[in-house]
Amino acid sequence: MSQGKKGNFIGDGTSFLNTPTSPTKMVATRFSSIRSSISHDPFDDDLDSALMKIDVGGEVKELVSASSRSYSNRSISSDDMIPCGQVVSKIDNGNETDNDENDEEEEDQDVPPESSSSEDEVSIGKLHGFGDYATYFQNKTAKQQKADKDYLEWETKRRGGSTERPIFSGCVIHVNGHTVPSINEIHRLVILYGGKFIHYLHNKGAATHIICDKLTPRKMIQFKNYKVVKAQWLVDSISKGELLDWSDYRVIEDVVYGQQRLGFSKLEDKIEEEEVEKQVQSEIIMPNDPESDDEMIPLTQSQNEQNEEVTLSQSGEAHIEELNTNFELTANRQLDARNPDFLEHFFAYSRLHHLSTWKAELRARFLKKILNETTPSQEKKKYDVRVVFHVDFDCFFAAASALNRPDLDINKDPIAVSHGQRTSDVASCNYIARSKGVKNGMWMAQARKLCPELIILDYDFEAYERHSNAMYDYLIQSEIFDAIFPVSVDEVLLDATSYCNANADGVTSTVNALATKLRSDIFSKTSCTVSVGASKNVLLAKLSLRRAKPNGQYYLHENFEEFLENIPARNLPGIGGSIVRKLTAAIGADVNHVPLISDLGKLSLMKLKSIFGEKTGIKLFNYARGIDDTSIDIRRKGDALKRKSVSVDVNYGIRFDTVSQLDIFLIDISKELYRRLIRLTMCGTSITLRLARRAPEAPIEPEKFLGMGHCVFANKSAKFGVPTNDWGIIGSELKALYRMLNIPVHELRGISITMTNLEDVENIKKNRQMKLPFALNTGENDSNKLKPSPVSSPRKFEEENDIDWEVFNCLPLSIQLEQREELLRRGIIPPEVDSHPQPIMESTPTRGTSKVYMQQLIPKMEEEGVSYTKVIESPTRRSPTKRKLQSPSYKQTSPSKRRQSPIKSRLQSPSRMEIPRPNYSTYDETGSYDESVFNALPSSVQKEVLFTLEEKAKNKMAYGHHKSAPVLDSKWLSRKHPLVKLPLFQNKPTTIGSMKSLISGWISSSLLQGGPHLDDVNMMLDYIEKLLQQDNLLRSMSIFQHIKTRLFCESISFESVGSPYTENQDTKALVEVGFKEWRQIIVSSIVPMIQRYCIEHDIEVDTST
DNA sequence: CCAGGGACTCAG
DNA sequence: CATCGCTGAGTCCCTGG
Ligand SMILES: Nc1ccn([C@H]2C[C@H](O)[C@@H](COP(=O)(O)OP(=O)(O)OP(=O)(O)O)O2)c(=O)n1
Repeated sequence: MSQGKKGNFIGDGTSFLNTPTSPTKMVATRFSSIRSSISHDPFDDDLDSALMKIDVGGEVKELVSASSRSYSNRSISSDDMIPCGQVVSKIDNGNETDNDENDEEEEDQDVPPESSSSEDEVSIGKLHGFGDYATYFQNKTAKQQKADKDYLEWETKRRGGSTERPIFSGCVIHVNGHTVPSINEIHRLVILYGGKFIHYLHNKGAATHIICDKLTPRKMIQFKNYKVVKAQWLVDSISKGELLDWSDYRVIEDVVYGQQRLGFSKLEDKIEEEEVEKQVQSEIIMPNDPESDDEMIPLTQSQNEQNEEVTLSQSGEAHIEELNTNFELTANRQLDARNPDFLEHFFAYSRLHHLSTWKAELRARFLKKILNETTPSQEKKKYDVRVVFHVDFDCFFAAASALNRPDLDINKDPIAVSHGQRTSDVASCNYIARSKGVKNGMWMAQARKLCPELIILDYDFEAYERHSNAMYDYLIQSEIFDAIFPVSVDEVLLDATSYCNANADGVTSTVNALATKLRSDIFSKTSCTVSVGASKNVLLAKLSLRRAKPNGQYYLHENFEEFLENIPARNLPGIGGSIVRKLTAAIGADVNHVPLISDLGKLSLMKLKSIFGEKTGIKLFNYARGIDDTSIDIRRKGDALKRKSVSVDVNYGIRFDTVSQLDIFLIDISKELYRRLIRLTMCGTSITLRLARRAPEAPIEPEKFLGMGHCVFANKSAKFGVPTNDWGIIGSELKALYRMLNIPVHELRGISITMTNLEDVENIKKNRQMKLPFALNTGENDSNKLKPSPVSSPRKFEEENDIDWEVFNCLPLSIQLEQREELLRRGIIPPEVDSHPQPIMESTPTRGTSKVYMQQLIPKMEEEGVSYTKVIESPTRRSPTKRKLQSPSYKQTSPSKRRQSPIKSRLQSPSRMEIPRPNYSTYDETGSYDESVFNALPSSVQKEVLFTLEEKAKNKMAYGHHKSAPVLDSKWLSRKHPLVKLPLFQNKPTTIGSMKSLISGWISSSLLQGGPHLDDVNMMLDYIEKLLQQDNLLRSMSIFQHIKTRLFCESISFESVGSPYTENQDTKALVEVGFKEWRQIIVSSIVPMIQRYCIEHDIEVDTST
């Protein structure tokens, strides 16, 4: 559970950038080479040779400066363009020392842990987080030991001569796989405490210890002669100050990616269950983790998973079959979403996930910083010239990753960062590669075609984060700027109006000097170059930045029109492919024509508005004239920066064979969403499920390994009625939503879930109403964090006949849900569920589903290639943007595309499922419901309950109290969703017996939920209809009779004294509703259907109820 | 007319 | 072996009250 617990680079020891675990294989060697001080200035004009000599620990090493000249000989004519590579070392040093004290005092919480020992720093110079580490050029393996020695000396000097105990003296340590702490940190610690560190295991026996938190079976064999220990061994040894016995930290077996965790596969391993259990436990409760109490999710989760295991292994032959399948797949490393550890692994490797996470964290951080500011922002003086800076690292990933390879020259070798060779994306490529036509986002196959000698580097997410933090820390502590607005991990907007206007040298020269200084300072802290664009607004600053790149600066303050006219419109912010296409069409140009800003300027405001809409039209009109009033002041943006949604998207590795596999995954992403919501202390009221389905014409397997290929999208959303963040509730809802979308599991290629209508838990607490399920922990402790209550024993509930719902509702939601399931299972809430064996066990008894679906119960049919009568699809078939990569011409550009949708959508059922929340007091019968129980139900169930109540109320109003059999109206009918066509059962080896037992189970469970699910009812009605169409009246009647019989039996059981049904008033009420629902179905749907058939065929049957 | 929400677009 | 195609915001436009 280390995900999201790393990256203490900034702040009061708590994580700032919540970086997902980064895999070791791409982690940089931070300390492989050392330089004791920054003695050169890379921007020195004299560095024409682009080479400089630096003394590295007595050894002369050639380094390439980052002078922009080696990039290209591009010339910029503007007077304001400062030639790249100015000497600014004086500013650099002076400023740094000046700001140090301020920094220490005022921004105390921003001091990274690494630099906490301030006296040490005085003697050696300021440590800016990781900035100084980053200035060490990385070395090759051969130089490793030397570099380590240098580091030790440097560190010793930094600490004023004191050294740590050589605990690891004599130890040669190698790290394998992902560890906590990271490989870099372990490396540093090993060196610091007298050990040796090796990166590669070239010769057998070279290492004395291998540190490894997780071990794949293959590695297990490979390392069997080594002392393989957990990273904790190192941590504990250091904290104890002595070398601890390694065997106490032996890595025996752990849940690893690529290894099945289901009980079945564990039988194969000769490992004692207890041992594993213990290790799992120790992983869950991490006392050293400063945030561990903020997240006891792992505990809940793990327990659930264990539960799942148990239920799985008990659930009969169907699952053994599935287990076998899994096991086989596992044997050759299952890399898709069927793997239980897929999600964690995927996010650890996903660059886009990292980018998004970083961005969100940065936003939150700066927003919080503003909110915490006690001093009200001084009213700013009005200056004539607004000055906005846009700062961006040059080819960020490529530059940062290249630092791990001292043998490469970012200015000479074509470099790209990517995971693979062929269909893998180029995340970032340097300017050499770009000169060959390689672009960010391009596939490797194409990139290599354009540039065969392209050098591919691994990602190093930790390094990116480090450099980013170094930059932001620096910008904050400089206290130059009126506003700092983070755009992304490598990009920032700055307002330097006050500083530049106040300076006596004049605005222009001050801006240029400041830009130079920024570039120099940031380079010295990160060894990565940044470019700076500056102008009077955000738009122009951005365009200037583009002009400045790479490794340059540009201040645009005059001749704006001239500057703008020849820039492609595409370069404007917010103008993407779609708008450009419309624009091209509007100016009547050829498709291949690149529309320029000057082209845009020719269009009237009216015209622009009519093509692009009100806001976009105005924006484009202004952009064409260099006008932009976007604010970058977080203070003024205020609410605009407040989060409006939280989502988890996975459009990679989505491959399922069965619905139960999908259900497990849906629970997994629900848990992920829950974790994110908890971190944000937020709840939401709406959930949206977005599914990507393989497009009909797309091949089963797309070109990209485990990619999504060409897909069609479908969305469906639901409201919870009350805010929640509980993964159980979310998971149940998602399962329900999936079933409504009618997409066969094996066609799925992508899954996204989004929580909206967010509310802060604190706010909810403040003005909470009665019994809101999230109103936990309202204790006096003003804890900011949502701390779930300790798990209480299920036994407590088992022994109570009457459940105290008050107590129940004070439990964390996930526990509530667990308990609820437990109660269900033990027959306390729904005593019947257990006594009736669940029919047809294809569906996994996954937790959280409190609704039994017939669809779920008979999915076998669905998977056997059944045709569909109607399938809900997204009214608008959106072609995913990614398609552009594969077939640029795919996207339809017809501007009328959208206008069609109204008609279409009218023909189709609404894709949003409304769950009405009527005023309870309106209906007296609702008084018998405990709202807290109601609230805890999945909304799909709530919907049913409310609907029944509403109908009842309506009928009551219309016909008075005595009207007993409410009629179905058109509204009810219109609520029907198109359904999957049922397979013809008689062609299958389905017996009427199995059909009956299925129905029995369905009826008994549905009663406890206030009636059957609408979809299931429709399924059944469809089925009966089909039977009748085939003149199979016998079977229709048989089903009808069976339903009647079952309901009769249930009602007897219900009314008998002491029945578990009547144990609880709420259950009783729900069951009553359930009976009425069923009655309604029989009277209004089944009977008329059969009667109609009989009349048509002149048959007489008994349809009395 | 307005609020709410789905679809689409964009950016790094 | 592949490979890690996320995620939040803004805008347009429709719908329902
Ligand atoms: N399709 C993309 C675009 C960007 N990135 C990542 C890698 C980039 O290094 C980083 C920053 O993106 P930029 O657009 O700023 O591009 P670069 O920094 O690579 O180049 P430059 O800013 O010099 O144009 O985001 C990515 O993974 N995939």
